Amino acid sequence: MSTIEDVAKLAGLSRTTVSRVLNDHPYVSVEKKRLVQQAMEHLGYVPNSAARSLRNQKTGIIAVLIPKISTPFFSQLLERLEMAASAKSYQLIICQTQFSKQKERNYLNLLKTKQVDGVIMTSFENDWSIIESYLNYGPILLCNEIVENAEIPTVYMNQANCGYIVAKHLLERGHRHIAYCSNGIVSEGMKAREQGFKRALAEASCFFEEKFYFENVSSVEDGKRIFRKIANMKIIPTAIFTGGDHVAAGIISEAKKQGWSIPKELAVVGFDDMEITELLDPMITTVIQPVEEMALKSMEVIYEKIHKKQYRSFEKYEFFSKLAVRDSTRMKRKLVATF
Amino acid sequence: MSTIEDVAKLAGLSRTTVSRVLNDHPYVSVEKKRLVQQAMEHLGYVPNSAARSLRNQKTGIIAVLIPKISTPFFSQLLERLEMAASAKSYQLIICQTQFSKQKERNYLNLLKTKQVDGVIMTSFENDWSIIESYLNYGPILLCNEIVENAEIPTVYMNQANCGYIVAKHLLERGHRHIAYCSNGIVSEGMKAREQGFKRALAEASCFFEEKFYFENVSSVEDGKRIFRKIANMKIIPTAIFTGGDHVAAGIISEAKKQGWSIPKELAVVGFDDMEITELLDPMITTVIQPVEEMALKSMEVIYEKIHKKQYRSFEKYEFFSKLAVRDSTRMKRKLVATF
DNA sequence: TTGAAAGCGCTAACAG
DNA sequence: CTGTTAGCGCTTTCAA
Repeated sequence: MSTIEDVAKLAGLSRTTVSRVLNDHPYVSVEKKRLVQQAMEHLGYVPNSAARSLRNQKTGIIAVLIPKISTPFFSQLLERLEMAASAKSYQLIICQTQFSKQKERNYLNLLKTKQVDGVIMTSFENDWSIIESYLNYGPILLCNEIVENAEIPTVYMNQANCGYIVAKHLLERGHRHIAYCSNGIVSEGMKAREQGFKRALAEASCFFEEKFYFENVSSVEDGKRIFRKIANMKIIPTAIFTGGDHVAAGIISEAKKQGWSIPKELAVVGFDDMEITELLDPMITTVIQPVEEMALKSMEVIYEKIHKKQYRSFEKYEFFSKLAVRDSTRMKRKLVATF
Repeated sequence: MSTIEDVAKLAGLSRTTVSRVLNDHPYVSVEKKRLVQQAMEHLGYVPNSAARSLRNQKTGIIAVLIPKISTPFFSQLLERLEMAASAKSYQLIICQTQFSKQKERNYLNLLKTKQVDGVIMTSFENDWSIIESYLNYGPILLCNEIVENAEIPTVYMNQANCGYIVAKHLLERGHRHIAYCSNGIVSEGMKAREQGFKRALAEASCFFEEKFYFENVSSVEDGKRIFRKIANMKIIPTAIFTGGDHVAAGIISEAKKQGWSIPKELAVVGFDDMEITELLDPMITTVIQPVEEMALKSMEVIYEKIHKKQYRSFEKYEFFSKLAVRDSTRMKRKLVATF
């Protein structure tokens, strides 16, 4: 393995000059530059990144903390983050917290040991007060969630708007009895989603019925369970916002089994735009998260923070979801709207 | 940011002693050890990893090259690799090749620049001769594929066995007219799969009909297309091995639309055990790949190579798939077997 | 059992 | 425009 010294010797120059060529510094004569480049090529020289990191106090690496990689949403986000990082010549170290406070803290230590220049978190397992203490060692950015008092740049999707447009969509299709599923996670975002949803109803003078509120619903099984509940109600909702494609799939699957017609008898809205939404029959109307935009913005902002060395800030970058309208809310027969 | 020097000063000892404590060396008196530890704690000292890497010529980082992260199989593999790495206190740098030769080479350069101790590849975009040249800089392991003449440790699934058990399963259920889909990828593995499949048929004295061989089939759309083709054949196969859950989903979806009954009129086998297999009706019989085992073995082997500094070898680690038998091949009515 | 000193490979004042 | 020199923070001889 050849070093900068070897190159210098072969080129008959000093290490400094070689370094200057390496870093595209001005003040190197064209002639010496060529000399250096020839020597580098001849030796197959490649700069050692550990030495550079040590000297520059920069690694060119960012850590991404994710609860579980194989979750479709996270794998999409990770994919986009990698692309964004790559475009900026950064490497990504991938850290799976598996929802563990301990693991999250361990990974945040990468900041302390200077193994990474910055950290992108996609959720908080520990309290803000814990996270905060790592801010002394480098920038942290929160992508995909929003935490009230967290004094770090945050990239997130406006959940209130999301709830709002879903409700609006269903209202426009004449639905007045709309059910809502919460996934049991208590977070700013989840609260906002619910509020946005209810606001749309209120604006349409549509009263939200508490009996149509389902809690702790997140899996296919939950969806099936919820459907059975619904099927047994005296007053049955005509539409449901499930908060998750899995739940939607479960509801539809159970509904079909019991001979219901979707969306005629029950319109269903999912969340996440997972693959299954286009595979099931009917295809599921779902919320598309702005994954790519959030990834790009996250990289842009963390990059800036790394270079500005000013890590605390309440800046928020907001993105909006889109609704992919598919068959599960597309009326084949006109619904009798209640005015 | 405090350094080892600061700790030494505060403890009234030398850097050497502090380093010894840090690395659990023998020959440090209990008393000095305590002193050092106190000083470290007091200063919130954490060793700088760039300095360590430079000095030790080891980074504790492994690069994983993957074509596309969000592909369900790869995200699962990545998840397992991360867990295995974490267990060995290694970090993973994630590299998306996006099927590009150029990107693959760029990422392999991480080995040259000593940014990583080793590389795990999950596919080859470049020829072996290219890849080989990077072997001078560190170990490379191939996980998930097998490349004939590649002189590196390889962890893979036995595709021949996979094709064999699928065919066997269908034969046992009385099928004699079985269709086969190739995904268009020309690789050792794909060839082996096909051969294993045909071998099982041959052993059952069942002649494989070339008209039941479909090429370049990999998406949902392909599946739908294939089904339409099948529906128009004079002699119709009673079962099909799709080589992919997407394809299977497409076939089933189109078949149902045309009023066919699955598996009664056509048994379908997928591949990958993706989420959809359990969500569709009927649930899809599919091949489960030994992801976790392959990930663990990969980490174990690359770890060993890193430490043995002997990178070339033809060693192969073989794993076997399992068949998840679900509704799409479960006969409700006995099929008339042709003898 | 401890410490002094050299050096991993690179970059950036500073001086010329 | 170019080179000398002094480290970045750590580990490891070697000597005591």
